[in-house]
Amino acid sequence: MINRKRIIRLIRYKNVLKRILNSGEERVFSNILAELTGEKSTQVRKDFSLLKITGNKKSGYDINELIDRINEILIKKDKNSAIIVGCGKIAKALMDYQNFKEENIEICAGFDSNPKKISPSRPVPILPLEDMNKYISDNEVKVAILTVPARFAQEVFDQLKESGILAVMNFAPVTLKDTGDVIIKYINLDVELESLFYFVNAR
Amino acid sequence: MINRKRIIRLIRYKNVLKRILNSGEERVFSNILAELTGEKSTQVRKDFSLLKITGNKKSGYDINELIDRINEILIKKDKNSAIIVGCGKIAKALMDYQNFKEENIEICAGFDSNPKKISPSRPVPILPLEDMNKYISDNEVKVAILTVPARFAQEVFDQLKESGILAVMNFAPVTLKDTGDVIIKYINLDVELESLFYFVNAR
DNA sequence: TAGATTGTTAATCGATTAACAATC
DNA sequence: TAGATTGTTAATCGATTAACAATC
Repeated sequence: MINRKRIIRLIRYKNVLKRILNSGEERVFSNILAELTGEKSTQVRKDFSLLKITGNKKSGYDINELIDRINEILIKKDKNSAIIVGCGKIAKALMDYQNFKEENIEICAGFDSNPKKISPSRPVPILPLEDMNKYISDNEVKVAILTVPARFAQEVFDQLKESGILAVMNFAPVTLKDTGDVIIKYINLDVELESLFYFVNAR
Repeated sequence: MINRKRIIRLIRYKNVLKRILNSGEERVFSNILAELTGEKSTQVRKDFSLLKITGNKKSGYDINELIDRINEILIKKDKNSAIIVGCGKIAKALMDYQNFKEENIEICAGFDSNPKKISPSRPVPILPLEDMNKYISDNEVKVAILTVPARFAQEVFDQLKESGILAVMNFAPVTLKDTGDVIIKYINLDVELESLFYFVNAR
């Protein structure tokens, strides 16, 4: 199991490599890739070294080989489906987010407790919260995005866990108590933005 | 200048402390605060120690004092205004995001190059991209959120920098070239989500 | 006092980076 | 060959955590 930071870098390498490939290049040097991803070239080579990806001392690395190898490591399935719980504005923005498609990631359904928001005929259907548990087990969904109000987050999280969800991207501004081993990624845009103001004011 | 990770922790302490305060408590022990923020109690005490916040060996820390001291460090101004460039769905979701208000953060305007999206009468006005530079200098805005398509990101970033922006939260999936010292926080939800699928599949 | 908690030093841990030999 | 780049080891750096004395 590769650690989080390295996985994030690998995904970014891959995204940049695809772009370079589209521009017609077939090979790339570690220092170029480093520059385009904001890393040091030694970091790039170290990462590749650990993945048993080898380059050529004259012409650098083969881009297609890199992409294939990274995808191999990422163990991408044909379809990577996530559900989203709490269908406010952020949720709807994520449902329409185009970048997901490119990586074979799809948000397959949304859930909400408000009857007015239910709308099973949308491209991404929004279903009643009561149907969530059944949907998760029927469709073997493993990843969920949590965009419910803070006060409901823990309760919904517990349900998700109960239903078999293994990883959660949590936008609710609360620390989730997890007695098991669900992978949780916290996204707190307000905290991040507030920190930017600190650095601006502190300079 | 305090480093980023510590600032992020401080902001989270503060948010949790406010919640505890509302529930009627006036003092808190480091281990409680640690639990509620997902940190170790030694981390909490170490952070406080570096900020010259002292507790009481019998009754822990005074919550009001903690909040005041953290706010003092964060150098919060009365109004912390950010603009947002590229008014797609994510931008609109952020414009309505309630959590910002609580921290005296406001998104004061949006900008877009598409004439159809212009709408100066909204609660958060959406203005033409041409007016951005003038707006930034007139209102002394220092922070911007970048939600334009990837191919426009560098160009818009350069303009923002030119106009006096000092910190950028970038949602566009590209590494920005910055010859100066603008603070950049990258938010890449697709990368984060993709990494979750890795960990789920790799277990 | 006994027990619990703070405050701080020292140890640990892990990740990044520098240095450099190998080699194309 | 000379120059450039890879691949890897060793050094550095910084942050977290363990340990523990002080003390309420």
